[in-house]
Amino acid sequence: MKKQLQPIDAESLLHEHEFKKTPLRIMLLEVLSLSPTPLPVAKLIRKTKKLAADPATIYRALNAFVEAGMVHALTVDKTKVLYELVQEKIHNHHIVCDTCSAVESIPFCIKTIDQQAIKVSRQFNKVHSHQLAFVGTCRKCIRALR
Amino acid sequence: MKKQLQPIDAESLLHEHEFKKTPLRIMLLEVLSLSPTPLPVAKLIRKTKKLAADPATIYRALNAFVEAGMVHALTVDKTKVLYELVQEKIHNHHIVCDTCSAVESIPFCIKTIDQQAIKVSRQFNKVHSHQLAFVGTCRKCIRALR
DNA sequence: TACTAATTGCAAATGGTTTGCATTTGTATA
DNA sequence: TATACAAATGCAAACCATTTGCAATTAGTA
Repeated sequence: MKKQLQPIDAESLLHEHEFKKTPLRIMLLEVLSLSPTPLPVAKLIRKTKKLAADPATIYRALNAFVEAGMVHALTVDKTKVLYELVQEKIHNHHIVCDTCSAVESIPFCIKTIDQQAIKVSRQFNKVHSHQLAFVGTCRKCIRALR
Repeated sequence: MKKQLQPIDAESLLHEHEFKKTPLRIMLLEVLSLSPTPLPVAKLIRKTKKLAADPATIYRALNAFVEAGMVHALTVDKTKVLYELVQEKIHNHHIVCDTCSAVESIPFCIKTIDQQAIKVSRQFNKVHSHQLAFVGTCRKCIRALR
């Protein structure tokens, strides 16, 4: 039930999507693939600081990845954008802590809800995907509140 | 099955939450209550232009409403924040057009999924709520694409 | 090895949102 | 109804994450 955290073959993935292979892009994809949670840009900058890449370059890489469908940009609250590698066969939903904003990925999916959505909507007759996020309080915060 | 669009009693709602009753706040709540879809700030500014309120004041009012739990701030994509009035008894989910970003509210809810989330998460033992958004293509865009 | 287009770094611009502060307004109280 | 005080507002400035322009560098291909 736990998400497998195998580092992906970043170079192949880049090649597959016709991206040039650069140290930053490789490291970004590897960091994303090894993270059990979606990551904000700030954390990606920290995790790639070895390369001292310009933030602009990191933003450009991430936007390109999202555009290519390799990475999913997820917004759990107003401001924070989180990035996560798109892994086929793992359709993630998320659970967000309402106290510390921690995000955890949940590798489970209710297949039938897409169909239900179609039934209740008049304006849409085709549903491609859905995003489901749960809001709760994580154990750490519950403990801290005691 | 269609969401009822009755204008709420904005003045009572403000009083209930110990907010002072000002023209802008009343109009904001009324506009929100009459909208079948969650609204971005830009649209709220347009819809209240009669009052010529400063954007800063509108942001302050919305943030206060969200903090008080009267309004729900919803982010469907990276940048756009949409505001919708919290109506008891109507737990909305949403469907978003991947072409024009139109958002429609869906007054339906699968009660059981909160429980399922708990079962698959080790870090969270309490789920307060969930947000579900569907992504599809609306009829208008499908027509336009032909 | 040389060529070409893509990628990067740097600095500046962008734009939505927030903040500080003086003024105005709403509301509770006398 | 008048008074008083905290709350709300307008304005301008600050903020800050993200984007953009451009020149220099780098990766892929022959």
